[in-house]
Amino acid sequence: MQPQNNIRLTNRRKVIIEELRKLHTHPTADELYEVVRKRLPRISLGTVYRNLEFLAGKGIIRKLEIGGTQKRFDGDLDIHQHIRCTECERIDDLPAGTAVTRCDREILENTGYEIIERRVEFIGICPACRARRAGEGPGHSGVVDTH
Amino acid sequence: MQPQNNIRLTNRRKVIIEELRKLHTHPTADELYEVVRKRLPRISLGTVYRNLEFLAGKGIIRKLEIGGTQKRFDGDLDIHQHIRCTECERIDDLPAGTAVTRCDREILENTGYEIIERRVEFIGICPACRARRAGEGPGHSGVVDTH
DNA sequence: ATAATAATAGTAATGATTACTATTAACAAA
DNA sequence: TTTGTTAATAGTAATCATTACTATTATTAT
Ligand SMILES: [Mn+2]
Ligand SMILES: [Mn+2]
Ligand SMILES: [Zn+2]
Ligand SMILES: [Zn+2]
Repeated sequence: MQPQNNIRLTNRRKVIIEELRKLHTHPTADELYEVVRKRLPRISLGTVYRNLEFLAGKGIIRKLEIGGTQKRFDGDLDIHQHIRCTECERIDDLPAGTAVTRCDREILENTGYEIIERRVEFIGICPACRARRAGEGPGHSGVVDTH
Repeated sequence: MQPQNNIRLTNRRKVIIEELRKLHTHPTADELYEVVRKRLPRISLGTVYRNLEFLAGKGIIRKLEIGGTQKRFDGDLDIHQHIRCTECERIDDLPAGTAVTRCDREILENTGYEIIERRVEFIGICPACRARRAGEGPGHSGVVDTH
């Protein structure tokens, strides 16, 4: 979060990070916008979107791309899992160290959540793309435009 | 998939199910639309969307609400996990019985995927909603309009 | 065959997100 | 401290996936 490398430490950016870190609710962009607006009444929703995406790309915050129609964001960089209520859509943190298997009872006792479903997703690079990458050879900047 | 209970066995519906089950690519609605269109050139995209949602609600197919901008669908009802390539967005099945932990090497050997990230999501009902549900008492139809 | 109504096609609307552009402001250098 | 460069922003338009609407069609029970 230093200046240099053309990253400017704007007041917008500082407030967005601060308010996201204060919240433990994994807000959507528009939810965080409503909070930030209390300190910066002239900020635009687009600025919140742009900065959340920017900061997630820099690894300063996390973007949760879980199911549902809206993206959610998390100021907590520690590795941890989430639990979502199927009724009200709220997302809570799971206590660290919770095992994936045989943990429904443990989760119920720790959080009060009744487990309905578990979802495990692995994210990686498929054989075809690995081959294509290898063929491209070295000399490969870190910044890639995927569009 | 019987008639009765007001579910009509239309040709649209039959073809959508058949083509989804033939594919192992976890298609989006528009991808399946392009496939189904070869057999039913007059079908509309809305019909594909409506039926995919309808059939998922009936448990006849699965809706994958994983990250990404588009929903994906799966004709395979067996419990299994998925792996998504961060480069080309394709989604493949993981072999059944793969353990969640200590499995990166195993997945690499079985599928050729290089694991970058694992994501575990638990879905359940939070304490507040459980309480609210209990308060509503019995006499509760299965059909609930959440809007 | 007929009546009741579920399903459809075509289109409009919605909602989240992204793109565009003139203006503003951060900051490195003087 | 002032200045020049240009990243960031506000306001708005556009995009994209999905859902809603409605007149018409087609399925099923009788
Ligand atoms: Mn979290
Ligand atoms: Mn599958
Ligand atoms: Zn809840
Ligand atoms: Zn790939």
